[in-house]
Amino acid sequence: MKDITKILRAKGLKVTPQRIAIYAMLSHTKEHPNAEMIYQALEPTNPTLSLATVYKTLCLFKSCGLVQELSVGEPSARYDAVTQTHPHAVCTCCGKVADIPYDILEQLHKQACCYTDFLLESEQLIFYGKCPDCKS
Amino acid sequence: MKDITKILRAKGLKVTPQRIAIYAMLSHTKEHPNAEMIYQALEPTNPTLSLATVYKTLCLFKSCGLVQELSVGEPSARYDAVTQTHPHAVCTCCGKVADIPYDILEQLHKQACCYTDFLLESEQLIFYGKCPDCKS
DNA sequence: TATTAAATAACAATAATTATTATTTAAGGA
DNA sequence: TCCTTAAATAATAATTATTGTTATTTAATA
Repeated sequence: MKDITKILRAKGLKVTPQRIAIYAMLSHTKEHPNAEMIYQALEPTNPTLSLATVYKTLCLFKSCGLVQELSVGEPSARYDAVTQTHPHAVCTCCGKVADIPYDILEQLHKQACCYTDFLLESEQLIFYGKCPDCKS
Repeated sequence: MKDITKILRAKGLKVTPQRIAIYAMLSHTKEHPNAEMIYQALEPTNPTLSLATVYKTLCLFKSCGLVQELSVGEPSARYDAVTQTHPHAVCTCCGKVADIPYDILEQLHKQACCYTDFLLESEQLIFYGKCPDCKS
């Protein structure tokens, strides 16, 4: 769990109760929630919070390297306070998203099944970077 | 390239000019187009085609195993007529999506760079399947 | 404490996708 | 070949996720 106060201040950004609440929520869950789920979780204790602020804050956190955004094939993006990239297992029935340790990649599929106890049927691996036209 | 006529008829589905055109377009490109791009490409030669039909056809093709859907972090889904799952490289500048052979997974990152000539910075590996609660 | 630029809440707008429905059409049988 | 009929389509409305706008509030510093 990173020191959000230090990181925000270092970039000249304000430390607000909303930002603290959103980061705290994300860093205490393994649910990989989307913006709506974060909003629903925080609304009871932060009754003035608005969903647009959740979206804007997540966008900001992403650009600060405080969270990573996951596209798992659902309409809405999921968020994870663990920013080191690592594999995920997505349940095609209930949408649950589970973490898998990064170092498992070498033996891949079988180990991923063991680790998550999922019945894994397919996978999608996406590399992100700059294409030959854009890298120069 | 699969025999779409045979596959559709086997499921009691109709073989329509729209379906043929969409599948032909997808199986002749390596662009991994989204619904809008498919529509734009076909509209000149199929002036009555509607975007909603493209969406419905892609959904149908997905459920028939004729195409795979890719979430690469963009707002819209991309489609690929190659249905065997395989890694992709996404350019973070222009959005280009390149294929990577499946068997590369063992040596992963470095080989992916060699193969695509991309400057790869991160990756996302997602396994799809049934979680412990759903698999029984 | 006062100042000020940044952040927020509220809400409007947009983009991607899905739903609805009247019309058209593919496919099989007369 | 023509009929019939269920399925597919086009047109368009509706929905959902997300982003933009703006007046108000607030964190941070002087």
